[in-house]
Amino acid sequence: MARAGLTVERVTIAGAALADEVGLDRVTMSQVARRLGVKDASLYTHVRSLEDLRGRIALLAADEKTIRIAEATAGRSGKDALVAFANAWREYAHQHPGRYMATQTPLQIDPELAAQAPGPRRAVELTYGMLRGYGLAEPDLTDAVRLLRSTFHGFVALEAAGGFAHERSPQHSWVRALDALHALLENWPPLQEGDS
Amino acid sequence: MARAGLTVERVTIAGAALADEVGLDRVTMSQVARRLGVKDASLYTHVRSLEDLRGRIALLAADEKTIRIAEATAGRSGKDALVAFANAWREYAHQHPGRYMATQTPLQIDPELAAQAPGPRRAVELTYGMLRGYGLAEPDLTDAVRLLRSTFHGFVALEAAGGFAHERSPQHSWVRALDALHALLENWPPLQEGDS
DNA sequence: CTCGCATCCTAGAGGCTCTAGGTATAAGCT
DNA sequence: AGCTTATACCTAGAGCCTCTAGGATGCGAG
Repeated sequence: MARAGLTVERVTIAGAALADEVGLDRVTMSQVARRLGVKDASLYTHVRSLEDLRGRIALLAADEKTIRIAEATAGRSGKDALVAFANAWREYAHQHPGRYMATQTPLQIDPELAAQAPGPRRAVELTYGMLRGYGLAEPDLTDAVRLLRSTFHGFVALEAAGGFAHERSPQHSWVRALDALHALLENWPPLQEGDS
Repeated sequence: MARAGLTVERVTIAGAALADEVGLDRVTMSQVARRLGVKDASLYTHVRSLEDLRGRIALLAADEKTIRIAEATAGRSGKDALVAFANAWREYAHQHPGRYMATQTPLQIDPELAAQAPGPRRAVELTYGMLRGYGLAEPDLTDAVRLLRSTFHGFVALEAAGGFAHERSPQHSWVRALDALHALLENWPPLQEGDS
């Protein structure tokens, strides 16, 4: 029989596509194998386990998201950069819900594999670069980065979980949240007493 | 044989406990049944499916979290209330990681069941009550509520996923994030041009 | 005491993950 | 071209999972 020409990458991409279509927790070895026209046992040549596959999907998503953000923020600064960064993040989550959800799992991934992924380091650089214009210094810079990441992630996660079901459109709240974060970054509060 | 005296509530609580101990995606009908000293088929008298059980765990968690927040914020206002609210949220997520993760799933729950749960409405009231002191009016109030929820949820979700692995302690960033949100609420930006 | 019913059981179909071991194809060597 | 070797893919199967169907039994109501 003709070989299917599988690789780790093709298996991961098939899994990621399936995750976006039917939801991450419906991604099974059997389904991925079926989609690739192969028996499920064959996948274990390329991927250690289902958990390994999910980890690889998460890494793929992180890389893709970082690339989108890099493209969106290139040549921008200040509020322009903030808005482009945030919108690229949110749009990636909307377009690839299954992939995005994979990034939320406490990934039990092979540390060696994670280390060779370009995503994380690049993402950190991008975020710090975006904040350059606001004139923050460490440790405020780290705190601001974490606040932004929390808000972006939290917003799209709640959106995906149906947390904003009612009344006002999420889009309006999103735009206003970006206004608010921009204002906050321009006027970052000094250390309070009791902050330890 | 003696009856086990199961109820929907006991099954849900057993599932929730299991989720906290071994992780939400290791919660299976079989494991829950084993823990209750019962055959797995017996659970289907009380719970429609595994997905149904997960939805009930999510609802339980939402209610419990709301109660904790209510207790923590009672009699407080201003920044005190904000900090108490946020800390209660985060502590609940830390103490009950499995339950908390259940609340993140796009819950396909029986709408009738969801409607009778006191959590959501109560949670909304609490959040608006906490913001009363900041003098915001609609629609800014809704936007502010969503921003706060996004940030709180995003922070603990990233924390749980190992997103803050390095350098500075998450606790410091958390305290500073609350400082920042307080400052932001006291100085909520007016509508910008281009906000549509 | 007995009737009715909800609760718990056994049995089993079908899907899933993953391992062990076999077959055959593509690539490399002469 | 023929031969060899590595490996991509296969079959078979163990074991766990969800969920349904139908039977038995303990408990409350009369």
